[in-house]
Amino acid sequence: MITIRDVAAAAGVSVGTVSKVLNNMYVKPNNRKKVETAIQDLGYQVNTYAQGLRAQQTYTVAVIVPDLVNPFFALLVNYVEQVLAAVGYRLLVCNSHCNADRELAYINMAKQNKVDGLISISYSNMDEYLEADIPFVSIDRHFRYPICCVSSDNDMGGRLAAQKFIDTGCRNVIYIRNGSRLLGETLKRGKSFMEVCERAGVNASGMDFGEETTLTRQQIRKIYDFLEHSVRDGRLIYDGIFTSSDVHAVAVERKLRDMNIRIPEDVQIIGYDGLRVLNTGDYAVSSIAQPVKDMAVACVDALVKMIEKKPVEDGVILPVRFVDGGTTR
Amino acid sequence: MITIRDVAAAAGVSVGTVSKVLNNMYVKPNNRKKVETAIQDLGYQVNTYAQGLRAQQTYTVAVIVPDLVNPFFALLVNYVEQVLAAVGYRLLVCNSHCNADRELAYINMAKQNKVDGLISISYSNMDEYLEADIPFVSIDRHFRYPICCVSSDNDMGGRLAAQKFIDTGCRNVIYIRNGSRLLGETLKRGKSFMEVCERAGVNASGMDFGEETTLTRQQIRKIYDFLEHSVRDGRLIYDGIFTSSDVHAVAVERKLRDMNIRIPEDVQIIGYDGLRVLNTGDYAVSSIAQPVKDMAVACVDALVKMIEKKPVEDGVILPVRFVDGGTTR
DNA sequence: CTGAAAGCGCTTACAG
DNA sequence: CTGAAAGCGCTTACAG
Repeated sequence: MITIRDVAAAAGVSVGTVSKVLNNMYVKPNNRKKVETAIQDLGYQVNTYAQGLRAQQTYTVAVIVPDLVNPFFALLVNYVEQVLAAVGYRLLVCNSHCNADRELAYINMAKQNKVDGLISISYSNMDEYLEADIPFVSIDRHFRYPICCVSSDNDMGGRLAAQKFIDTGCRNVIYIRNGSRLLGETLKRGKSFMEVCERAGVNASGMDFGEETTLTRQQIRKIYDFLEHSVRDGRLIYDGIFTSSDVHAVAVERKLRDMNIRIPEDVQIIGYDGLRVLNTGDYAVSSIAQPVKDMAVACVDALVKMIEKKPVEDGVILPVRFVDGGTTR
Repeated sequence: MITIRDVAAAAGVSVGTVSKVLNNMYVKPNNRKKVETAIQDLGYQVNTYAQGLRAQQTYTVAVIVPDLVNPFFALLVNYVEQVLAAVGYRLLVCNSHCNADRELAYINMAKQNKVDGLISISYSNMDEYLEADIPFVSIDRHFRYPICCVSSDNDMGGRLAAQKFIDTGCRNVIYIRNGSRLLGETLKRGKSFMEVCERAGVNASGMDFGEETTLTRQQIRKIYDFLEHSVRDGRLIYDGIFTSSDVHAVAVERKLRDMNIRIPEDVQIIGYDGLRVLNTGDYAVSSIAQPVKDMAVACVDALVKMIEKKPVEDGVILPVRFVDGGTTR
């Protein structure tokens, strides 16, 4: 491996001078030139970990997501990496599988300066482990500390879904969700949905399938059971189903098709996220599309500011839009 | 930050002794106990980057993929991370966007011991930058150096697709692909497909939509155009379409539906990858399913062996299977 | 403007 | 068995 010492020797200057060239500090033009050629000739590149050990900075950021199986998380990580790379940071990915220990391990890495900051979609209770001074951006969730929280406009999302059902004449709708109740922001999806429906005289109920965050096979089975038991006189009692994610919506759609219920004629479905089939095809279902790229930009933007000790607003809410995926009229 | 020095002071021993406890070397039981309590009390954790600087190892591995938008890559990274975490490695994700410079940056990181090894799905010509001694596992691609290459059984995949078309009475089939021709392994998909078809007396042709690796909007348009021009007397001239990925197959399916061609009655479609809608629903199309989790395990297994200077076989080929996604009879 | 030296948090021969 | 010291590749006061 070629070190700064090799470059210094080749250029006939001290390591300090090489370091100054590396860090764009003033060096006599003549020396700078010699150093630059030496760097070229030797193919030298700084060891950023040694740099980090010294500067207590690693130019590495970690993103904590439950997994990359859910395309929403995969897309988010995709864009986060893209934006981070553009500003010179690397990305460590931690799939927490909603395991608090794994999340803690990364928080500890941050405390020890092994990563400069964290972006997290977390569902576990880690309030007490966070410290006010570690750069941390949360998605969809608020913490005790005034930590920057980036989210889509969940309130607006709920309203848009409600309005769609109202406009198309639904009379009895339901909101289906599951997942942690810790995520302050996402709870607004259902809340505003119900409020708007009720205000318009549409009967709206909610169904919570528990705290588990990923939609396991068992969870899906519960939803199936629920749908099977929601039939009266051969018809589904609901004519509009809004779900907390597209994955839920796809499961609902599949079950209803199996039950020979026509979509969108008999019942309409709206998911949340705005995912496309294989991320390139049509929208999987009608949905509230989150601006995932803008969310990634907002996260990175806030995090880098925090790393650089600049002031950061403590909440960013980005607009959503309704997208037609064929499961609405 | 709590360092090894703090622990040593608290335990009343030298830093060397603490280090030995950390590395499971022999320490007098009494001292070991004191160190362990000090570690507990202070909440100390080693700084792995300092460790790495010293040991020239970082316990960090990088995976280079074009992006995480294609669910196949996202799933692969998902499992790679999972398996790596289980053996104590972190994962740096590099979305190359098929940009050779980005790939090189990570190869250089490996050369400088900033990552211990690389797993790569690469489409650029980086043979010359690789060195025989950096731990490197390639997916679907062979290099000049005898680098470990993990792939699904592309040959078998092509045969399975061909056989399905043969068994269901197809008379005129086509293989549609695009992407780099550098990827030795994936070319076998089309090759064995054509061979098996021809041997069975089924007319088989191939259509290559160029070197670009991601299926851009323009690429999709070209495929659309091609399909539009493949109609004679109101019917598609092909009755079986095999594509190099599921993303291609989904595009083909959408276009054909728009053209009012019945699938699978008039034409059958088989993709490659075996992806499900939102990774949880039904198979997006009939397909040749890659054992993505096993591939991740094989990659990590080989890479860790290389890092530990153990011998590694230079090729791993994992079996595929046909999955029915409704686009075949 | 530049060089010599200290130190970031570790590990590992080397004494003792 | 353990401690003191050197050194991994850098940066940054501090002299000069």
